[in-house]
Amino acid sequence: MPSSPRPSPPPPPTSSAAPGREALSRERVVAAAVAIADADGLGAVTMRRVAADLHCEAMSLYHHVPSKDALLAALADEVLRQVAQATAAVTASSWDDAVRRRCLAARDVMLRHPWAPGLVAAQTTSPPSVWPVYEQLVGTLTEAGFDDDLAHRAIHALGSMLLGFSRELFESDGDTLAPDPGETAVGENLPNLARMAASVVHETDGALSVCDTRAEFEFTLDLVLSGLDRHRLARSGA
Amino acid sequence: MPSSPRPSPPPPPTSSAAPGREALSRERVVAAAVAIADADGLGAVTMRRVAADLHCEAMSLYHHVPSKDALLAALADEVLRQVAQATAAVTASSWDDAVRRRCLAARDVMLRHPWAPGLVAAQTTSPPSVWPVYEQLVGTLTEAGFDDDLAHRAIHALGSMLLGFSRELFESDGDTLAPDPGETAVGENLPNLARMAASVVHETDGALSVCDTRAEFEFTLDLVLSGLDRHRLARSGA
DNA sequence: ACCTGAACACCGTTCAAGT
DNA sequence: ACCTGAACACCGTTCAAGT
Repeated sequence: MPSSPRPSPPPPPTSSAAPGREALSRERVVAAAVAIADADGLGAVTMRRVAADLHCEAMSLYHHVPSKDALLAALADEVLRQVAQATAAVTASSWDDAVRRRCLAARDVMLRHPWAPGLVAAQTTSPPSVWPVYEQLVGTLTEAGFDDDLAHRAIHALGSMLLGFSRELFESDGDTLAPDPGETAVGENLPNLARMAASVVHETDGALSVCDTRAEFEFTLDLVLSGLDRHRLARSGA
Repeated sequence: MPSSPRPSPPPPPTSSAAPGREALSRERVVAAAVAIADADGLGAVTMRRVAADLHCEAMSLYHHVPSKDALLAALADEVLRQVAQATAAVTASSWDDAVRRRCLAARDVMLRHPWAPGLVAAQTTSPPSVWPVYEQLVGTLTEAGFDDDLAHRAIHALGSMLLGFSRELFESDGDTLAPDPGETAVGENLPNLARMAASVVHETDGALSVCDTRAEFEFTLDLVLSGLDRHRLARSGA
């Protein structure tokens, strides 16, 4: 075996030449970028700055991340992973209490990363960590008696409450709510989401196409408006 | 007295030396930037690119816009001006129909400028063009019998539906819904908003501070959840 | 006053070269 | 294989100089 300056039999984390520096990895790069964004804002996340914080050169990062856009996408995914973890831990006796606590838990995560909602909204393709969040939500709604169509509308209506952005409400092209089937065995890992997506796609009664964002927008809008009207009536009656 | 917006007697647009080129102005700079963003995305909006489209040099822009950030803020304000114009034209017989049509009109504007919701959300200070939109909304709600507190909650709940973003829902520090009093004679131009802001600020029954974003978030959330529950019951009953 | 050329201090990224 | 120095093509912005 080649003579190494650190032939330590139980090599801790690094087997590289440099003794002081820990080996670079995608996780360390992402973690450093998150720390920078938290401390100095998303604008401070620069390839050169991330590299400096990791005590390496900017070009070294390209061995673990294909581009800066990919790094930003990884940041968005990392935050959604935290959201998924926070919401997965929530338990409640009723479906609405469960959803309510999960939205508040997601909000807590976003408040710790104020740059996250904007970054998540800017992603052109859905970060994979969002699917478990939706899967759990659809599962809860289905158990509570929601049919697939109503669960689908609920996901759209609750999207901005869960993720802090409402991008999908303002999109014109649909198919937002369907995870890539080839990605990771959707049918196995995301059974509720897969069933709902298939059910909604086959819906052709005219009210809903694949993802009619105009219809989803109006549904959420009517939810809010009718709720406000009930508050108005309750107050004027008292 | 109606002071005409164009008191200029005859001189066409340009009195400068260059004959072919029209004189630069803040309006032309902003318009060029909007056109670039519409055509090639917000990332294409570059001082050098805007200047090239106006057939001048990048540094000339700084005579009409103090910085690129200021230019982007002007872009956000321009889109909200279009929203204000679109919503101001809406008439309806009931308050909820009026609000509903205004939200849809705002959405139409945003769909024509897909970069706008994100840019508006990124603004750290509220673009002034948003105040007329809120003023009209509060006026409509007040006429319909909303008290100031409920109108205030309604504005928060409808914010993302009107503007395509939900930034305020995820903010931790309040006072979002109070226009700068010194800016433009709030009491005169924004009477409903001024009254509501004053009323809500004085509220101290514990339920609401100046702008308790956590409380606003929960209010909107409960609006959506209870609305979904009514849909669930209606469908299971049928 | 309004506009401009050159220059400065940054970016993301490529590439050939190191180990 | 992983890392790096130098270099390229861009940024936003300053400044002294033009008209």
